[in-house]
Amino acid sequence: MLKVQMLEKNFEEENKLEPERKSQLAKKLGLQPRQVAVWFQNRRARWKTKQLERDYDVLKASYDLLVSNYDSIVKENAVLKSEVASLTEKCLAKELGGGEATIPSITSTSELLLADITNISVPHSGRKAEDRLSSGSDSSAVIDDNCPQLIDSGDSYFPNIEYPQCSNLPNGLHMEDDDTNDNCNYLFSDMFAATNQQNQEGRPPALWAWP
DNA sequence: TTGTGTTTTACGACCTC
DNA sequence: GAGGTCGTAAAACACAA
Repeated sequence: MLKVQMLEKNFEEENKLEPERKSQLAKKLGLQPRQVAVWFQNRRARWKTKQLERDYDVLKASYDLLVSNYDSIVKENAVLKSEVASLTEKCLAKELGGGEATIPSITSTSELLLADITNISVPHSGRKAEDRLSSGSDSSAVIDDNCPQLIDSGDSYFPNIEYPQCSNLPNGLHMEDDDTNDNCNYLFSDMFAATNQQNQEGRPPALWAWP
């Protein structure tokens, strides 16, 4: 077994070097203890660099996913807002014309929001639309009995429900918790722990230059 | 062959326990 | 003071032109 391979094997077992192990290893390989120590120092530095690269990749993937989800939500929001405006306009027109306000058939994209307006249950959700619109008792949505309209109080249109688009984050990565602390480690520690388990990197040196 | 980029070894400065 | 990290120099190596 080459000296480098022996060192790599020792490094995998324990990346820190106690004095006794350093002496034993140096004797075994015919090297100066100082050389063994330096090799471990440099090997730790290389490992750290690789680890930073892996961490960066994980974070970038997570970021890209979030950006993608955000864009989808923005687009959907625009569609829903235009539908609300259109329906409101129709309601007002009918009311002014003396007709009875009726709600058109539910479309897939507007299903949630329309359900909020008409206060009916959405079959697939099993939850009342009103419940989904607001997380608390003080709903920002004001329902008019005669002609339902969603009054924008300044809060988001999005009710307090789970968004599937946002649920496929990397393992261990989750949205902001109630018990948030200021240390970002809580957010990344699990994710990094996962990547730490696959850290056998780097090619072996082409040549052992020591005497 | 040569220029260039990458990797490895080694060291000094500084930090932590 | 021992042993750690960090930054860097120098040598070795890989590879395209």
